[in-house]
Amino acid sequence: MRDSRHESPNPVEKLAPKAVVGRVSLYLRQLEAFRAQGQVTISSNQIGTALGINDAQVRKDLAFFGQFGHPGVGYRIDELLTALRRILGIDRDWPMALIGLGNLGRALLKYRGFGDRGFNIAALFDNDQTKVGMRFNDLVVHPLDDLPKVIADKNICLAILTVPAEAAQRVADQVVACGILGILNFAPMPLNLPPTVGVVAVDLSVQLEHLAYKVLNTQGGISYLGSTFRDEHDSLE
Amino acid sequence: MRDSRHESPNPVEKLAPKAVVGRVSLYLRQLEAFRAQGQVTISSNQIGTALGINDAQVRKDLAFFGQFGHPGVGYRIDELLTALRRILGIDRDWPMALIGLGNLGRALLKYRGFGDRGFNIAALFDNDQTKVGMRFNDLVVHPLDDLPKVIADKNICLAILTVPAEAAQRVADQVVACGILGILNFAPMPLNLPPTVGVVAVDLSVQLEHLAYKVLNTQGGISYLGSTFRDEHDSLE
DNA sequence: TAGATTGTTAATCGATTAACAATC
DNA sequence: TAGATTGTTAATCGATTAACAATC
Repeated sequence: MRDSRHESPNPVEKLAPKAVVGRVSLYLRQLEAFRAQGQVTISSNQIGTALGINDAQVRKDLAFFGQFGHPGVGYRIDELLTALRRILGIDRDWPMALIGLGNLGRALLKYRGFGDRGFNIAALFDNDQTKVGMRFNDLVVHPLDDLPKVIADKNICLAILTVPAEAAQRVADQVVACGILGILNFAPMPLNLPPTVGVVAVDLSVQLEHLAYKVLNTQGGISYLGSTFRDEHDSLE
Repeated sequence: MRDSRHESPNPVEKLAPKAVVGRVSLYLRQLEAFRAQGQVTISSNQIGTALGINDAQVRKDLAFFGQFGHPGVGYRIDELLTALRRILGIDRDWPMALIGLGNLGRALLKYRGFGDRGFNIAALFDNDQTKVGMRFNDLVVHPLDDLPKVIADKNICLAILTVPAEAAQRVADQVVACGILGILNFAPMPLNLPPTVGVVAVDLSVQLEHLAYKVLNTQGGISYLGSTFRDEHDSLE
């Protein structure tokens, strides 16, 4: 009974913490930069220094996924690049569906930055009748009813959601029903989906709120901005 | 000597951890949703349940900034909304400069979603001669040389950076020299700036890489995607 | 009053850093 | 070999959760 379970080729012991994966993306970029300068090997200390990260952290993050280094030598850049690309899954193409052709959606469509890493938008969807049939970047806008057919035809497994907040959950349910495995959600609305679907949320106003908070609470800038702060009514203690 | 130090109106004991501020933004949205449904008070448990967060965490996060609740009653929604808006700094207007009118920049310009929370783009900059002088949304594109003048005139203290990676550090230095206090950085490039300047980075390809990683390492979806994974050369235990 | 819910302290859990034997 | 640097264990630090007296 027990060996009916299908062995995954690289043993997925457990999912790396979010923070680790984020740093691995940074290591990847930093390695590309070092390679562009002609460097061949690199130490955890060099990577860490360049990114403001502790060298033990760099080694531990990498060790999470396997043994990539050479004691006394460091990491061979080409080797590590290949390994990290494979770990992150960007050693392949990822055709994506872009759903919602409002301003943000159209911008993401034109944005270069994705394609570099194998992510490319392969199909467009919108429910707005005035948009269906329009062409952007050689791609025609489909109605959402076409999701099942187009997703299957183009072998799409990721979706970018740039629809209004009210529509987000409904559209997400639709794409999941078509077998989509991951969603990059730009709608300011948390999605409730089965755990088998990967979701990454990008909420731009949350980011701006964080920035405003930082600016107001960082020494130096507060003084001349603090003017509105006076009419506290209830500051007991 | 010692009382020459200027007392800040709300005592900034220490900066809240990033995670706390992020959750406060979520609480804010959730409170707005509950209020729209006509609710007047709310418990930490209700907030937490709606967002998938432990109730003790909700109380602790809020308690970080002061006492907003009423034992036995919960939180009065209007009161808490006002307090949270003030804490996050969105109880005011934030005129912003948008620098870089490539695709992403132009999209952010048209994107609604910012203005709701007091963030509004008040000036445009680009160094591309073909763009300088163009108009978008009633705003004319200035060359970067105009930064000092325009920023002072319009009382701008935040900048959105949507310039190419190569230009990011240089442009960031320029805006900081003009007295900008916070930067929302979309360039895939960590900025090296004085600690008095608030920086929030939004790297879209980092997000996509994380999504790809999740999709590949989540039970269920891997099987038919894992085909490229075979030629490992060095998997020694 | 009894029931509900806060703010906060103590206990747990997880993530970061320091230290070092093993290795090239 | 001596010096450098890894992978990993142990120590530290911080963040999350449980528990509960204080309060309405």
